[in-house]
Amino acid sequence: MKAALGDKGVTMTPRREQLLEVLLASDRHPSVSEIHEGVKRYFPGTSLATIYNTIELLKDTGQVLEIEFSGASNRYDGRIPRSHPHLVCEVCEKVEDLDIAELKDPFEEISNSTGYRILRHRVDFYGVCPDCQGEPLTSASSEKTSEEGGKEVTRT
Amino acid sequence: MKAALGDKGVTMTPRREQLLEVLLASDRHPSVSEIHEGVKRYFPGTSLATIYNTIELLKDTGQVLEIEFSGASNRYDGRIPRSHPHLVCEVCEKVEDLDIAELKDPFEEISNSTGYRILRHRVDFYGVCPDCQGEPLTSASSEKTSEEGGKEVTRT
DNA sequence: TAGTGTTTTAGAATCATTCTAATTCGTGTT
DNA sequence: AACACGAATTAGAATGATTCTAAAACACTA
Repeated sequence: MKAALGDKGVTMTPRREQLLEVLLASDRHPSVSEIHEGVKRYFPGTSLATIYNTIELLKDTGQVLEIEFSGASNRYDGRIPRSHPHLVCEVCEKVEDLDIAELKDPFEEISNSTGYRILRHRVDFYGVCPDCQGEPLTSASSEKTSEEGGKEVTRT
Repeated sequence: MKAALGDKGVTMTPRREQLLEVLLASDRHPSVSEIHEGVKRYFPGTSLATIYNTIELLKDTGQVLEIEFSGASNRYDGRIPRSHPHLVCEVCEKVEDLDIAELKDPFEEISNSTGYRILRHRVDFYGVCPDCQGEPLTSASSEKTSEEGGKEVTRT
């Protein structure tokens, strides 16, 4: 994984290493501030901005999956960084991975197999519509996309 | 639809009526500010807070689906207010409904049938985990769930 | 017309995230 | 060891969507 970063020309620093540690050590899909706490245990002065910056890097290199929430903090999955289903508890805000096999016959039996009381689900596909296939990704969208091999997605 | 609101004891006012109008007239999955613009054409003094308040009401009565985006405005679907898949263009930010039938064999052929270049998708289930089934929904979550206190919840 | 809700409003408050500009760090070079 | 330069990091300000608050406007009934 560090190697993967090296390949992309991202230098590994102690803070970044610790961040990866925290990210991979947890199956809780931590938020930025949880990650921040984890890193601060070893590097007390670490700023939030560093966490955001590094997460951004990891997104750009496809090594973390961002799970977005509009009213709350986003959550991050470093273990399975590709799109996949999750179960989100609306009470304790736990985020769990859901084995994709269970998706076979849609949505009904999930509550049986997981014990969750399913309230709602979200199935969305993100891409580029036929009208826009010439256009570059917007900065707003590229933040979320972590796509684009060689393109300049960053900086001002 | 107005009737549905009446049933729930929600009084219909001219602004609210206009908001419904705007919401149902568009297949664009408008954002709050787009709705605001639409309502202001007829009621120029209308405040943003009114839009948010009314949307909240509609969510609570299950008459609008909130499509959440963490970095941008949420979008709203008043035509199909139950959870269903969408296609989101990362360039122009268009949000389209996706016929659920197309989901049959997962995710691959969607790009063929729609012409989208699919970059990522999101499939998430929200509910109450086994550990939390005694607990009431948190305010944070009930915002998103259209639920009051601890009462019954529609099942999908 | 007075009384009692609700609805609406403007503006402030909140909170996650992004930006900015300055400082520090890491590493290779003399 | 001192130097230099690009990258990493920092604190704090800025942004933007959303929520909150307290007051004013309104609708309806008695």
